[in-house]
Amino acid sequence: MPKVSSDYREARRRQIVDAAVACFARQGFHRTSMQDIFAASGLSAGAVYGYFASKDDIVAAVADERHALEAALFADALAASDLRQGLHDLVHAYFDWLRDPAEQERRRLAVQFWAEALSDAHLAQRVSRGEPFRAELATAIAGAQRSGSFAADLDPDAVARVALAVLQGFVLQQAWEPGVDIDRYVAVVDSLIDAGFGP
Amino acid sequence: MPKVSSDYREARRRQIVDAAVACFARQGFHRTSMQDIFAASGLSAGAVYGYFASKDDIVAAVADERHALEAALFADALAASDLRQGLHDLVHAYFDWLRDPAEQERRRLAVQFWAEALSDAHLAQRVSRGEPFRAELATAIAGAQRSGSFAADLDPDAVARVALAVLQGFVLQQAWEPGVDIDRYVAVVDSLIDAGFGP
Amino acid sequence: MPKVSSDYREARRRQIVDAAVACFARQGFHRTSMQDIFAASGLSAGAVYGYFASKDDIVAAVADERHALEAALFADALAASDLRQGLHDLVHAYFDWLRDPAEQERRRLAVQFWAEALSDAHLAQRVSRGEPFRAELATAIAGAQRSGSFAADLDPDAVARVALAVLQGFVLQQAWEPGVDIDRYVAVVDSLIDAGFGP
Amino acid sequence: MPKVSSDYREARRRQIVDAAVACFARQGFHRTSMQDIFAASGLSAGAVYGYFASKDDIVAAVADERHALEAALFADALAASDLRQGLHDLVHAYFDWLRDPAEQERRRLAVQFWAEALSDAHLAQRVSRGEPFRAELATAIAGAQRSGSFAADLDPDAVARVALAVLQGFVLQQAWEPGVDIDRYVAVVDSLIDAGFGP
DNA sequence: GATGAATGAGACTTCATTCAT
DNA sequence: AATGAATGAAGTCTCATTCAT
Repeated sequence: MPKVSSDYREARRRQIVDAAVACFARQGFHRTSMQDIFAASGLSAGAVYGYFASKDDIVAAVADERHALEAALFADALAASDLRQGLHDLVHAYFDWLRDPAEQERRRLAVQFWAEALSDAHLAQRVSRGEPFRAELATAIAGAQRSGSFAADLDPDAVARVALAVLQGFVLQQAWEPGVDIDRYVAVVDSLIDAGFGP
Repeated sequence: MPKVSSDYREARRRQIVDAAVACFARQGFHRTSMQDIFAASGLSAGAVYGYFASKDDIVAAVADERHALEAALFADALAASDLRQGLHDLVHAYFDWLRDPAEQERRRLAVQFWAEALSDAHLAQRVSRGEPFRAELATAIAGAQRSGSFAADLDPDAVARVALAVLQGFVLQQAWEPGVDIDRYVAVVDSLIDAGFGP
Repeated sequence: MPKVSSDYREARRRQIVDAAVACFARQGFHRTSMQDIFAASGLSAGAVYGYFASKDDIVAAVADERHALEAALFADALAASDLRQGLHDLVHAYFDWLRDPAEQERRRLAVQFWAEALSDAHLAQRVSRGEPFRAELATAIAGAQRSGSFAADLDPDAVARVALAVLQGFVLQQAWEPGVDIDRYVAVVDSLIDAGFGP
Repeated sequence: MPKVSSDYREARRRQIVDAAVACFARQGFHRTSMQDIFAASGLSAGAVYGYFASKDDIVAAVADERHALEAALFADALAASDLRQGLHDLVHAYFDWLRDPAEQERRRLAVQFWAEALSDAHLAQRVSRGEPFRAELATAIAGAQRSGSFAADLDPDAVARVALAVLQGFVLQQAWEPGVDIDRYVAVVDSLIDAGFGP
């Protein structure tokens, strides 16, 4: 019978994860020492290790959280009956999300995870690289092609990849230049979607 | 008058940079120790430090090399009189380049530099983030809009950003999945260019 | 007047000491953490520290218990009027004790205490190293020599040391090889005793 | 091509092993920190780790050295044609060895290894527990029994175990009491050997 | 009395860099 | 110029012990 509630433990985990996210976003996780996390979280070494087994475990927790968030966003994005409208909606939801400064900070982390996933197989599995979205989108595109509403000569998976690239590339550019204009970018993306569906 | 020829020194630098690139691509540069580079290059610690002042200095040299290569590719890509054709040519040149396994290895590095540039201001200046290309392309697009050959309602800089994103996103996806089909992706990109220029 | 009965406290101490003995026997006491003892005893950190002031205090309690047990065995072993018979009886009692698996486990601990006593002066005083037995035996041997029943040319203390060594060496060997044959060893020891007393 | 000779490296290893032996003998190896070894050896952390991969590796090297020394002593001890004389010679050689204060210090270590071998399977294989000696002695005893020169009713292996115990027990007692009289102990052991072989 | 989360000193180890040879 | 042994600061993690609840 624990002395503290499950809520209490959860709050402490949050405290640690949030501290880690802040440190990682600022300095990158390789440059972030456990001492940095202790200081940022206001907890002692022992306390932090009571919640996470290792630094890698914290990184994994942060990655899992991101993964879950992205998965949630994409989850029913394509459930819309009308693909064209669904895509427009998804794009707007996605880029609206990117207006939040807190989310921008977390995106800096996402970029680091992308890189880290290249040399850490264990992390690679926990990093959101858009696969589910790409797969769903490709299926939806293929459907649209069969129904004649989408250009038939393009490979659905390749189209999905380009769509994903448009999102990923923007995340990257925004991470480098936080002030980049979102609206104008979205306008181009919208016109791209329409171009695919024809007049 | 140097004791050893400049060629000799240059060959040694190459040896070190190549070894570093191989290590970085495989393990990421934070996980790559100087010992790893000594072993991979076949040189001693003292020898390596005779050519580079620090690990950061090697990283900078690697980044500079990449930067120069990319700059060269984009340099006259847009010098073509016909923008539409110039873009198609650039895209084909760019993606052909990505068929080379050696280049793919170097691209894994590029992705790491993207991430690193977020927390290392010094490195940020040496990492190719496509700015010159974007600027030139935006200018060219604006010109095309004035001459009526490109959709007038889109922001030229945003269009350039999307174009860049399409390249960056693919580099990312290829780094994760080396087997991704290039031809199908290029076909979509080609059709995108044509969509921008209208029928 | 204590709040809880003395019996209750005693039962808790047992619980802790038993848990510690089990852990120490398995992993050695340096490799046994207090956490291990908490887990093995089923008590909380605070509870254990309510009974023992420190880890060393637990170790001391375990050592004291062993010391008391061995002292009890040897106590009246040599009170017998006939030394030869007394020795045979002692040996049989001692080795019968070593047939008990629980005692064998405790003996693994004894071996650790032997080693630890070399570098921990505080513990050295609480570890049974056979001195009282040796002293008594030497006195008894000297008596037997005066009465002509034991070989006169041997130093009584040295004889006692050899006798002790025969017990200690076996404890060591049994700790390493729990399956070692006790009966055959005892037979040799018996014949050794008889050899000392002559035909 | 190493810059320093193999002798140089060997000397450094010695320096480290000797420092470790001194520390271990004094404080036990669990209480000996790597810092202690750095200080005792006069080398830096990095230097020590250039020769040994870990603390355990140093412990293993120390254990191996002991093992080799003991093996060498016992190696041809029993090669003598006359077992009785061979045993007397071995005993005298063994106990003479124990007169050396440096050897006494190393023996304190041996006792610690005995204990450690109980909970560290990896170390157990590197610790001399007298098996080869015991096996050879048992074989020799069996031979002597067949030729009628040794008491036929005793189990050869048990006799060998008792003989080993007499050595082990003394090592233990001497570790506790460095001043213990060797000559008197040897005299008893000699008479024990003779008792086994009869008049 | 009991709980167990928290503390923080200190353990082991790595690694960028230097410098005598 | 080259070598590679040496340096030592700094990193991650453990664990005996305390104390608010």
